Amino acid sequence: MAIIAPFQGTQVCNFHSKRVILSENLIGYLDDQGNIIDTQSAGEGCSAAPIEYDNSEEALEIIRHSTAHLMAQAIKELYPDAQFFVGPVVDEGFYYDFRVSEKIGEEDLKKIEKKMKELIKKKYKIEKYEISKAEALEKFANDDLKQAVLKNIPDEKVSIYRQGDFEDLCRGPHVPALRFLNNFKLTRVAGAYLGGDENAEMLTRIYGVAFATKEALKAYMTMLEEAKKRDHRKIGTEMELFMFNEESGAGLPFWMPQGAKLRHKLEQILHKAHLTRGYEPVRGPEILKADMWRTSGHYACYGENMYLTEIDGQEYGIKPMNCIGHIQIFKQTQKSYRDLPLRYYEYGVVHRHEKSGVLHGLLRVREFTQDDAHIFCTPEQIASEVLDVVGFVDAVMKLFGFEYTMEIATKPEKAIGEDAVWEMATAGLKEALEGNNLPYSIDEGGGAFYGPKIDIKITDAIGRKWQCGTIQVDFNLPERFEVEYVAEDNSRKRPVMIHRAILGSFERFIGILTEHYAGEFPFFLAPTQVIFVPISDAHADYAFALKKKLRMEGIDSEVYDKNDSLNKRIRTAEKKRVPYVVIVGDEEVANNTVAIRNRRTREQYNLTQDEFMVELTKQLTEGTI
RNA sequence: GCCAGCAUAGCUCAAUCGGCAGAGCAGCCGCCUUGUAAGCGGCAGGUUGUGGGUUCAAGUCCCACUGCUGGCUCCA
Repeated sequence: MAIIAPFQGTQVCNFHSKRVILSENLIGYLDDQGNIIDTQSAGEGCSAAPIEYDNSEEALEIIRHSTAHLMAQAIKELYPDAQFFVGPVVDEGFYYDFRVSEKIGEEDLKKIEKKMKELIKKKYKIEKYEISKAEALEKFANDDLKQAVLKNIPDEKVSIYRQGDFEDLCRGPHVPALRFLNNFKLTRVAGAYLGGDENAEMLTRIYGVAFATKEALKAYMTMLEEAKKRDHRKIGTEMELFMFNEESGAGLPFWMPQGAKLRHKLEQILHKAHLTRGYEPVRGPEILKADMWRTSGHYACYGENMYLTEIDGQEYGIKPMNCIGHIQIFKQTQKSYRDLPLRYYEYGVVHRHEKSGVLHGLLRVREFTQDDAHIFCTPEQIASEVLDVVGFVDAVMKLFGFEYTMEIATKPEKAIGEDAVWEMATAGLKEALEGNNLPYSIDEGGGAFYGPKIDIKITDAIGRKWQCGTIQVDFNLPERFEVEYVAEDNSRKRPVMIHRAILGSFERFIGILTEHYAGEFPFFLAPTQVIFVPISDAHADYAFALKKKLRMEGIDSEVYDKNDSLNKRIRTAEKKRVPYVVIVGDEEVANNTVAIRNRRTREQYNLTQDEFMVELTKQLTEGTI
């Protein structure tokens, strides 16, 4: 997308002299602070850089905001009792929250779109006027939603935008007239709590997208369709990776043989990587006495998400996190400063009672396995340990070619621990990211009450961001469980705990991996890595011998010797998203070779068995970090 | 949990106004013995998510539950 060139002093005159010429496509200005000023607010002789009608970020922001208003106007005409709350611009589009007595479903969106198009034909200008806040409170006296909006506005003056007989309290910016709104689509209807408060009333929200050109809108819709094709739920069913079962319960995934093979390979890669980095494997029980969860604070803070049960009259809780187990193991034997940092890791199965409405394929489930580790260290060791973890994260993300973002969440208002330790920990997190030349953003006050953290977020096929890895510094649990080590001066000291996960969970990560690769996993991950197609029954033995040979190297293969035509079996093999399809017939059997088919080019080449094995084992080692 | 929808064979979908549940793919059996993306023939597959109700008659209408989808809230 074109970004408007930064404002240059010498261009002022040019802009001014061209303004009449530009005005056909002029929809606003960008000042040198990066603020967008619409034409209604700019007045005569505006010296800021003009924003023309196109697909630039700034232009789209104006267009989308106005499209939201146009939608509101259409809704108001179709549902006269509708009352409007807020209608902001979001990624790719906009939404508007409103209250209406009638039920609005997906099929009503077309009707609203049609009304929007009718309104455009009326060629309304969008006009702005200002009134005092007191006047606004008076004007919207009968509209409690507008009263709620006004309550959040600190300014003494508020602006109203009007198009035809529709007007709305709004800060802008808006396009000068409805004629600029042509390429939009209403995408979905949803419910949204007033002000995001779960206890508040639920309003109706309609989402839409808007662009400056027909092509951009079409490209976006095509992108959505493509993303749908690689939805991990669809591919997971097609490839028989995983399943859910209504009778067994929501959010409880089953791993079918193909999925279990894939997952096992991922586990093995990570297992080796942990050992290389000096982690020790441990394993805690799945269920612990509720008193443990009271001590940890989970019972009080996280209790409603926990599954609790009773055994012989005692209350137990199924673990939602693995920390407690690791702490018990640490405490089992006396530790010296020489033992630190001590890194325990576990593929920990956890259960969390997620609300039914949030479950989403493998990306949000009620039982999942974390690649969890807890590093016990001194406060001085935080920086170097975090540096190491961040390097680990980066290696994993690079292996799969993931784009990811990191966010440091700092001390919240309600927090425990001394400021000096918080500062040291937060500085440690920042140093680690800067030391790895990794960009990050700061979530001020977003840390846990027990320490600051770094969250790692990956983007899925349709641009949704999912938190995967997390690195959390914790001063709280060591205190609560009285964890100690013997220091150099023979005194007892309290270690710091770093909680960290890199994938986050195998479930979520595999879900995202599936969409990322559209099911075409790299060789070292693919559940079936090679499919052999013997030309006739006579060549099946040769194929099975090869399969056995690959098995010895830890490579999964299948032989397609079904009672089908050769072409059919090749077609079936090609559709399996397998890295190698290998055909064997008289020629290959006679020469001890294989005929490899390149799936994309449909070209083929021959290798000797030895060359083939070298090629495959080489590709296996690419999955090393 | 809340708002709006959806649920027919393993998968993708059809069934007019409430009037005999159907197709393709996958599966199984047989013929064919194949040189690079669907050879031919046959068989089987269903209490239409579950439970109730209205009706002479329900896949279709109504209610509840379960599960799923898109959001809200939350989160690995």
